[in-house]
Amino acid sequence: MSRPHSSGSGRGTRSLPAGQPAAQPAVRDLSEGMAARGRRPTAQRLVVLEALRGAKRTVTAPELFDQLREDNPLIGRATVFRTLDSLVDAGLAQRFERPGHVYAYAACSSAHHHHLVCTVCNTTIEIDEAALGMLTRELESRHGFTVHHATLDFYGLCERCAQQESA
Amino acid sequence: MSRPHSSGSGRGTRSLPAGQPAAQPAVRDLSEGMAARGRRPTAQRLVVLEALRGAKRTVTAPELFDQLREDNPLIGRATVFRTLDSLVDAGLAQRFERPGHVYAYAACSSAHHHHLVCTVCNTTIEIDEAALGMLTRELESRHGFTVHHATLDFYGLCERCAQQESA
DNA sequence: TATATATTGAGCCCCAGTATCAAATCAATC
DNA sequence: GATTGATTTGATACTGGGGCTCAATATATA
Ligand SMILES: [Zn+2]
Ligand SMILES: [Zn+2]
Ligand SMILES: [Zn+2]
Ligand SMILES: [Zn+2]
Repeated sequence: MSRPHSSGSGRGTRSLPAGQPAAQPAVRDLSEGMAARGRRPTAQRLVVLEALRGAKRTVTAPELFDQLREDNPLIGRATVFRTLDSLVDAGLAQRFERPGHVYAYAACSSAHHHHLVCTVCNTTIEIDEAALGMLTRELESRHGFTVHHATLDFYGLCERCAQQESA
Repeated sequence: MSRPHSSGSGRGTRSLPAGQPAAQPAVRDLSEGMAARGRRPTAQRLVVLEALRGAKRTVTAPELFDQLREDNPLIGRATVFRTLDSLVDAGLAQRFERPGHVYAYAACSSAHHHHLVCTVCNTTIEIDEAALGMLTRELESRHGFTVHHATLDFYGLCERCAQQESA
């Protein structure tokens, strides 16, 4: 919530505030995640990742932007939006949908992932979901969570597009 | 694709083009779906549903609007957007996300539904997904589909919010 | 330290999605 | 079939999430 302000100065990327208790290896996770994509672990990206992890809930990009500005007035709007996508891409965060066409992000260690949806022609194939019943019930008792509804969708290539791909 | 234009006239709701081969009981499904929600099965809603079913793939709202205009220049932009949400609400369609923050719809007979996400406080709890491996493999062989990635998220109430709810 | 590459952020723009509200339709009742 | 009240439609205007541009700046590598 209230990290000592670093002596902000100039523009562009600044050195990290330097002095976090390093509760979780966010720095390491970021370095590895970015390296795997040929990206750089910048101070801004770290700030965003830590904010996400601290939130422990889904946060919208605008929400996060406003929150980060408080301690870091220099951070750019575009940077926050771009970073969120980068984190998702690196498997360090995930995107969710809230009712009313609102989208939010949450930190997540491992990527998670109903329908078959072709990413090339967008063809959809409905799938059988019988297998989920048991899983749902177990989750409810294990986490004390009340499941109202869930989404399960598979993304990939339909048979036809897979062939064209290899041609 | 090319249905005979009904003699368009005036504004507002018109009577249906009247003359479809009625391949699938789209009319009936719509009636039932809307009735269950206290809504009316209008001509526009039927056109949208049939277009969705005919597409057999996910379609964005703007895409669908442009497509529908061709045969029905009178249909309103807002109507298409609203109708899509209505169909999802009635369980006759579902919403999907495409890469790049693009959202699309597809007709679907039964609602489908990884993470636990509280719809009140948005708290998230990561869940174990080991059970999905088998399901994924079976789907791939059954449909000739190549799964690249999938999303599975549960929505509902966390323990705390469930208590407050009942208070 | 010098050089190449990647990232940042301020400003501007686009468009998906929504609010508004009068005209039009439907359902129900007389 | 005319009347009336609840819904829906659609033309229009608006909003804001999110992307683009590009000069300034930081990181990586030699
Ligand atoms: Zn559902
Ligand atoms: Zn395909
Ligand atoms: Zn994935
Ligand atoms: Zn909760």
